[in-house]
Amino acid sequence: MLEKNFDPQTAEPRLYAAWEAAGAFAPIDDPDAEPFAIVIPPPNVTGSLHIGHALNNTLQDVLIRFERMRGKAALWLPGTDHAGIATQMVVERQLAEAGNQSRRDLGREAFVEKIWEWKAKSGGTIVNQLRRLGASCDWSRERFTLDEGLSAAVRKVFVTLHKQQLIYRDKRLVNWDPHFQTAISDLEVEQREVDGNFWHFAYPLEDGSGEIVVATTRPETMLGDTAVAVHPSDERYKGLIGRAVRLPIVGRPIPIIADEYADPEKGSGAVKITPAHDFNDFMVGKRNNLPMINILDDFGRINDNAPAEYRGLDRFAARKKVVEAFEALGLLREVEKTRHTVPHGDRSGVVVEPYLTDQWYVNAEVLAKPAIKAIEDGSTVFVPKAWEKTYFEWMRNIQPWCISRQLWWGHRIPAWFGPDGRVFVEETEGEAKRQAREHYGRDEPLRQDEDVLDTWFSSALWPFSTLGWPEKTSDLARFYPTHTLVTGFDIIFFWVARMMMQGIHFMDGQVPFKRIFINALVRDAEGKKMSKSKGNVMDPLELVDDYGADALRFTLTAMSGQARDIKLSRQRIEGYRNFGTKLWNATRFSQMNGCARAEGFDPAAVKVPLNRWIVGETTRTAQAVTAALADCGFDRAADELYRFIWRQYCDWYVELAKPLLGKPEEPPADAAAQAETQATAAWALDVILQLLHPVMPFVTEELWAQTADLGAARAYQGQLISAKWPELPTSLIDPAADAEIGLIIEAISEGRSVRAELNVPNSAKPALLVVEASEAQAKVLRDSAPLIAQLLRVSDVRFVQAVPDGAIPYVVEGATLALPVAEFIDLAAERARLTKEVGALAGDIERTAKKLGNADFVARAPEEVVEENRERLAEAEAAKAKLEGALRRLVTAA
RNA sequence: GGGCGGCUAGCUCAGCUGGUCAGAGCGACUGGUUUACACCCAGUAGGUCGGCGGUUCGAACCCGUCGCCGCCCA
Repeated sequence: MLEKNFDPQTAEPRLYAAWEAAGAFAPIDDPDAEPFAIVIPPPNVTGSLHIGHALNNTLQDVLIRFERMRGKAALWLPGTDHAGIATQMVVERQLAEAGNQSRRDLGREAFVEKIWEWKAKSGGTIVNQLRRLGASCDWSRERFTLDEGLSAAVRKVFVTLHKQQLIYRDKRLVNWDPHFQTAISDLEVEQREVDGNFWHFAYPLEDGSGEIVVATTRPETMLGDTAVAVHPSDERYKGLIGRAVRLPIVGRPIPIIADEYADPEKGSGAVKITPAHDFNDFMVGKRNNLPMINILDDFGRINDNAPAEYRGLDRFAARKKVVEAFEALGLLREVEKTRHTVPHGDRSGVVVEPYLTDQWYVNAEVLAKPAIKAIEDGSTVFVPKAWEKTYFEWMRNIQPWCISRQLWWGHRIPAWFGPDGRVFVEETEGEAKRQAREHYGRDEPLRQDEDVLDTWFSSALWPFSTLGWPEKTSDLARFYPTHTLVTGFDIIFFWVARMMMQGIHFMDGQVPFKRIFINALVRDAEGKKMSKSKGNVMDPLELVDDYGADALRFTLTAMSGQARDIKLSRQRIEGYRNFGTKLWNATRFSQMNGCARAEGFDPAAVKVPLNRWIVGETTRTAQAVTAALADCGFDRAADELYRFIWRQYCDWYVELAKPLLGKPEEPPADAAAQAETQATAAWALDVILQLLHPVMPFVTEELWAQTADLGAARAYQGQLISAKWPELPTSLIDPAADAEIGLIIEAISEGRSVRAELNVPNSAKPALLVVEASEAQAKVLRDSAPLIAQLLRVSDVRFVQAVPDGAIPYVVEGATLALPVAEFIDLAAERARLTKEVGALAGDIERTAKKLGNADFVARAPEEVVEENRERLAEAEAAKAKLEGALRRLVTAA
């Protein structure tokens, strides 16, 4: 006998270990099996599982378990990402907390060594948390973006793209993060709106004949100004073009140039130009051959290109000092309050500076073209489709991708410089040396580029590098292209787009995945983004502790349909925990009632209408769940399962089956019906366990095991995780049985409603009177009398000619039934009930009659719609007439 | 400034290609020792489907427009 409740705390680890021990997570060997692969979005190796991971990985697990049961060679390939900045940051912070040393004190080699130590110590955290969730990843294939194989893939890709001139080195402005002292890509820059000032500065003309006013939000940049620009057609400045101003503080003469970038409408119409510290000014500088004077160092301090008293000052201190100087010089014309957007580093949170450096770039424009086409022609599809717009928008306006980072943690760039600055890009140092020897005619000392690659550079290769590329492995041949990618919309640009580009480029035009499912973002119950600083973070592990992994999984699955946000509340999770318990108890009930699999049971051969009905409903559900999961309709699948298992199987099937099952200690009224019901219940339960398994793997696996010995052996005797997915033919659905059980359910429901509304005591057991019914209905009601008696709490079912005085009539599917409960009821309550019913019917009749009275409707609407309305009208009118009769009698009686 | 998404019962949300589409869960309220389950059972609650126009025989669902809310990109 089953315990009273399922205990996730003890059962889940045990069940997970059993799956692993059985090797259930590896794809089956069968060479004929259709491959179905998912690569995990690799979480940061130093991270821990947050609720977004829980959602994302639950959906992946649902999919992989579903496809595995459908007989595919299902591979869910797990792994982690070295996450350059994030990880380096964590370890640096640790060092600082532990004592004293900065990474620079420690030196590159020792620092990287420390990170590896940290990874060894805590890198397994998130992976173990995925296990707690029930993730059925093939851990034997686990990868890490910095492991040997993936590093080889990274080098090969870099070298190949370089030889194809799709990777190049360039000196241009980058987004510089002074906190981490590294370049970052456009995507890693966050635009934040902040309060600031527009400082209006007067620059005196060199010849002392006047001044020109420019405005800036970053005064310190004036130290690097190399021109003032005005619009060529701006009449005010026509005469000044070609002349010069003397840059205050610095004393350098700079030209007044004409450039269309200057907007006559804005401010004075003149703008200061700092080509080395502003993206727009950089363009102006290029166009006009202006000198580019860099005034900052890597830390964002003023460098030696500025006057002595500014050197070494932080940029913000310098800003203040510059403004003070202008004021002192009498050249500060105005200070205007303003709100403007300022770029910040997404990791550091500090203001990012445009900074002139040498960096490596990927020519993304070229790689993007086929990646755009792959979505256009449907080689890869987005689900939901709307996301392709976001993808196109970005891809069609893609900019060069800056891939070098001045960090130590990551893939070191395979480029070596000779003494004259010539670069040799090769996969190994040896090869670079050979190339150098050939070039120089002798051995020259080479110096490897200090920089590492953007983390996303290696993540972009994930779908093929994890399968063994550049080796020609059997996994690569079998599982590439992968089938579905499940990820969040926040990394469509960072990751999805780049995988598309690299996958297609390096895998002979083959897309990395056929389908991209974009999951929602999880928020707290108020709809706020969860963050540590807000204190509204829900820890998935804590939720697993409190409710079990199944409950959390079901909740996330059921809520996954939301367009963009999931507002998660504990209440919801609790509800689905209860759902698991409900299933547990339904199984317990069948155990108590001898429900066991029958040898050679054939659902098509079942005779009792109730059993035929549940076979049909089970079939419908199986089909609906299959269709939903095949289509990434996770929420629909969950809703379908919930409704069927609780609302149909438990509420109706089990209840209606009770009379057929009889009491365990008594001999059955109908032994054949009892046996059939026991067998059918067991069959349906087995199907339920299979259908629910992808979403709630633990409780279903446990029940599967606990019911393994009940009755005949299953065709498949292994674990549920490896069992076959139910495929039930539509022929199992019997409309006649549906109609019969439908009538019984309605008769009981409506009858209950009457009793409740009239406050008929529970203990009262009147007869149920059938006043008027078709022959078929009468037969059903007669045959099901014991069922109805039990569930409606009536003494029996009797057939009469008319509604007796004091009996309460109600209409179900055209049949008139009545409950003789005169002695219990309150006449006023009954009048109210009947009046309400009649009113509702009258409203329906009015609407329908109006529609049918519309000649255009009758003429233009499809025949079946018109017919449907006619029937509805007739039914409603008949029902109304019956109830009105009852109401009249009631009035006269009173 | 450009783009996207949302606005449906107190709350969280379903409602695909216009014709029982006005729904579910939770909450609230009422009543329950019914062959498993109180993590349960039965029942009740009436929201002009954000506003205004339009298309249509017919619109929550299509079009236009306005209003909030959120996100992405400049």
